[in-house]
Amino acid sequence: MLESMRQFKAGIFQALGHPTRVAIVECLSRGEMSVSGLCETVGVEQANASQHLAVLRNKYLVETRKEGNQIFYRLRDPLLGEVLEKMREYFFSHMNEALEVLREEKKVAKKVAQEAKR
Amino acid sequence: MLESMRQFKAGIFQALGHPTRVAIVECLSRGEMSVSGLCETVGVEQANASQHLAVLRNKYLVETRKEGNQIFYRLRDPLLGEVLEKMREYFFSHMNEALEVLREEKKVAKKVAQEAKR
DNA sequence: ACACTATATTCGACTATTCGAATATTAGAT
DNA sequence: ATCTAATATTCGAATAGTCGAATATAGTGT
Repeated sequence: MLESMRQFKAGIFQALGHPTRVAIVECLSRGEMSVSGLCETVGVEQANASQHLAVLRNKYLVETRKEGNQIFYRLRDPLLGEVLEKMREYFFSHMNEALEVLREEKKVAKKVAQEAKR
Repeated sequence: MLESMRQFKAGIFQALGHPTRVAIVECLSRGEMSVSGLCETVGVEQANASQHLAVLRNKYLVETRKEGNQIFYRLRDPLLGEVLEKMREYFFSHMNEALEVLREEKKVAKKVAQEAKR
C-alpha cells in the first residue's frame, strides 16, 4: 500500500517532469485552453502537444470539454496549481543554484556532444 | 528565462519522479539519515540507493554531513517536504482514481508481457 | 601497512521517453 | 457524400533512465 502510494506520487511527478508539460500546466492554471491555443502559447507542434496532453490525461491531471470542433483542457484540481506555486517559491529562494544547475547541465551536454564527435 | 525556469522545475519534478526517490525524500522529511539507514528503510541495494541519492544531489535537493565512516543525508529545504505534503493531500482527495491509475498501469503491463510471449 | 566498513562511481544490458512524420478520427460546413 | 479543420494515435529512430555487478574511494581500527 505504501508502495502503491509512492508509485502514484512518482507517476505524477514524472508527468510534471518535462518542460513542455510544466508549461502546459502553468498555462492551464490560469484557465482552460484549446489544444491549438496551447500549441501556440507553448510553442510546440500539434502532434507533440497531443502526446504530452495524453500523458497528463493518463494521470488524470487534466480534464477536457468539447466545444464544436475543438477540445478545451483544464486542470483537474487546483491543488496542482498550488504545487506549481510551491515550486515557484522554491525557484525564487534558490535562484542562484537553479541557474547553477542549468549551467552545469549545459556544460555536461556540451562535453557529451564533443566526445560524440571523436 | 521563462524557458530556463520551466527546465529547472521540470528537472526537480523529474528527480522526484521515481518511487524510490519519493521514498527517500519522505524518509528525509522526517529527519536526517545515513545511507545504510536509507537502504534498509527503503529496501533497496546500496549501489542503487547511492545512484538515486546522486540524482537528488545533482538537483541540490539534499545535503550531506559526514560523521566518521558514514554520510548523513537531509533535505536541503523544508519546502520540499511541503510539496510532498501537498501530494499527500492530493493523493487522499483522489484516492479512487489513484487506485484506478495503478490498476490500469498493471493491466497494461500484463498485456505487454503477454504480447511479448507470442 | 593491512583489513574492514560505508559510500560512490563506472559499465553494460535493458527499458522507457521523446520527437517528427504519417495516419486516423471526429465534427462542422458545403 | 465530400471537404476541411482540430485533435489523437501509431510508428520508428534517437535519447535518456534504470538496475545489478564490479570497481574505486575514504575513513577506522589493528
